Amino acid sequence: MIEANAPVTMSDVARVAGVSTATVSRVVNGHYGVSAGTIAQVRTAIEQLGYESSLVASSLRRSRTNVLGLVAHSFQSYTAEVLKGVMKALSRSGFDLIIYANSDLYGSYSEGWEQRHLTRLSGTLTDGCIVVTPWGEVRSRTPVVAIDPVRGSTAPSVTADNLVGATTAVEHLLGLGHRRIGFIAGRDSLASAWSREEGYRAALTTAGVPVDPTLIGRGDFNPESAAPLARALLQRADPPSAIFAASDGMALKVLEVAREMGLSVPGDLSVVGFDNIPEAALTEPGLTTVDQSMYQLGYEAARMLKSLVTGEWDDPHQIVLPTSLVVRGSTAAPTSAARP
Amino acid sequence: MIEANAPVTMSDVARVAGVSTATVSRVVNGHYGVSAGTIAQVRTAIEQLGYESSLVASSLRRSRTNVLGLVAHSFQSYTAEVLKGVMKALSRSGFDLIIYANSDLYGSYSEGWEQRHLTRLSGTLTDGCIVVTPWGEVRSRTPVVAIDPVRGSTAPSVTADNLVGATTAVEHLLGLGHRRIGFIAGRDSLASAWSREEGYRAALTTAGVPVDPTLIGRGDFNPESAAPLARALLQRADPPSAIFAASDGMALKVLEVAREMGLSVPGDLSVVGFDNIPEAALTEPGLTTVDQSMYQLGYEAARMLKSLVTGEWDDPHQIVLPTSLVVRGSTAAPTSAARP
DNA sequence: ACTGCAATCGTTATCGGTTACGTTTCCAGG
DNA sequence: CCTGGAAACGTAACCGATAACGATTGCAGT
Repeated sequence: MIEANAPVTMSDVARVAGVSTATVSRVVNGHYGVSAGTIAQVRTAIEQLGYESSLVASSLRRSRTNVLGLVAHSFQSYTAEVLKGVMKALSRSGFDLIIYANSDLYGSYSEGWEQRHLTRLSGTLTDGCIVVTPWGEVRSRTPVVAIDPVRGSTAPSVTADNLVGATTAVEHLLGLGHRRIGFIAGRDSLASAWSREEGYRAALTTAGVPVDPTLIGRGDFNPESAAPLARALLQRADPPSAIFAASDGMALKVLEVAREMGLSVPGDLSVVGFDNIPEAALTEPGLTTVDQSMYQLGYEAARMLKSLVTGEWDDPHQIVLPTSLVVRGSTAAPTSAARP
Repeated sequence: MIEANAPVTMSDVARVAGVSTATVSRVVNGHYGVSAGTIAQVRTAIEQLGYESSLVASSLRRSRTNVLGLVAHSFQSYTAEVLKGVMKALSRSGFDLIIYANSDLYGSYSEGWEQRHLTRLSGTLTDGCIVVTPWGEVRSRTPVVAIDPVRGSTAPSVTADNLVGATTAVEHLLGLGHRRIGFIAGRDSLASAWSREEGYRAALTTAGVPVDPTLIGRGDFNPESAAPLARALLQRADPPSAIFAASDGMALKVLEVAREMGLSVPGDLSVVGFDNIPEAALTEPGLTTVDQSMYQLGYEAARMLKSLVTGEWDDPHQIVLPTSLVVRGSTAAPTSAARP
């Protein structure tokens, strides 16, 4: 079953072919300075032994590996969608991709995970990295592109137009007649979380609705963090008639809590999310949300990283992609009972 | 933007701490034989320099890395779902995950990709690997678990009950009154493709419907491969009233072709898929399909691999997971017009 | 025949970290 | 005061591959 055959190394090939490892290396990498006859010998030996060069060993010595890295904290729908876009951008580009994901999600070592992973890979293994929703700034020997960067970062990044997206979402609720709109915020350090909150405030203010701080719950994008916050909002004597959550994961949690509490959506409560993950379309009712094309985020990030690595780049280093509101069944006009 | 600060190596730490690299290594790995005072010095130096050990370098020498690998040919919804399950199983297990994906999907070098990737990683970087839908047998120094293995493989694997799943799907169509049922097969070398075809044949035979070989198209699970096959089937003088595709990706392509040809689904044509990828629920009409919980496949594969790597395992090495039929809008009774 | 240059190939240092082994230090026991 | 042995630490080989460099050979031009 588990064959314990020793790995075939370059020196094995060299021995069989009757040449030095240097020559084998030159043949493998298609370098100049090997006679046709020797090339044939080496190729035969490689074929015969089933030799494959070790990524690890070669990356240790080489500067370029033609491998890009992606590090992510957790691996939910969001990251999966991003990944599809990244793969698309890298398709037939000559760059392979290595994704590094740690197993301690939501675990003990949280702060600095991206730096840890990055240095582990970026030491020699990858030519550059994409970091998905970093929690802090990172330093690296090789180029790094952040998807959904930290607030105030000036490093290369790709992000959605969170401000406009959130504003549109809240305007949608206002347009339906909602006035008491709860908000569940995301992880504070992220630019996206901050912009979405700004959008929420801006839309209310523009509409002349005062912002009630007690209607704002502080989550961290982790769905679990939304449950107690939603419960707190909905158990009030004067509950909001709508809740805008800064991510779909959290919004879906709100739906769950509402169901538990016997509230009907959108009858008793309207819910809006942000992201448009695939699951948002599958719930009953479907979740109204802001689409930010995570696929596109991944695609653009990979494209940018490729350019940074190869050294040809002139576009701006901070890309902002448009968003669009997707209206589904989770939002409706508030019932009269819900109004003051 | 791109800081070109030289990476901090172990010898840097050693120099600052005034000890040898050997001692630093011992401290980092918590080995025996270092005085408390020296440990403190080294730790201080590590802290001060922000040192992180290089996965590449250490894996080259060490046998265990506590990193598991996953290699996949392409990266579509199927793989993404599997990945979520894998991550869940590895959560807080002490194993990190490295995913290796090549950029040449559907590209020039097809045959043997899994072996190539595997040897590149398995050389030293990972303690074991999961291979998603391998195209052939693989050999490796470290344990390998296949998800959706090749036909006839006796290596550790996790797969869905494709035979029963396919049988149920075709029985569903038969139950609706369909008699001319087309089939678009998957990649022949895979056990799953073979079982699904077997299920198709078995269901027809049991129902007393003769198997018409001209109604069987040979695809390869790649959605693109299904388009010409579907067109050929539907342009016949005597087209089938239903098509069962061996994967959702191909089934969705059938829907696309039907739309192009002006056929209504399920009015003129019923379509059934296999996999239940998220997209299957999003089309209009929704795709009737066989759910095989790719999440569960990933979860079980990771669990098995963990056990193989740590050497504690007693369960059978070949796991088969149940499937279930998910009926959506793409299937209905055939209209009289479609009957002979 | 000699020079000059390019082609060809082996030797060796190197990447960063691990570990077998050897050396030094230090203390307890005789 | 000497010895034994363990603890503490350094040295150097090593993992697999690459690349700078040097050495050798071949060949054309004069």
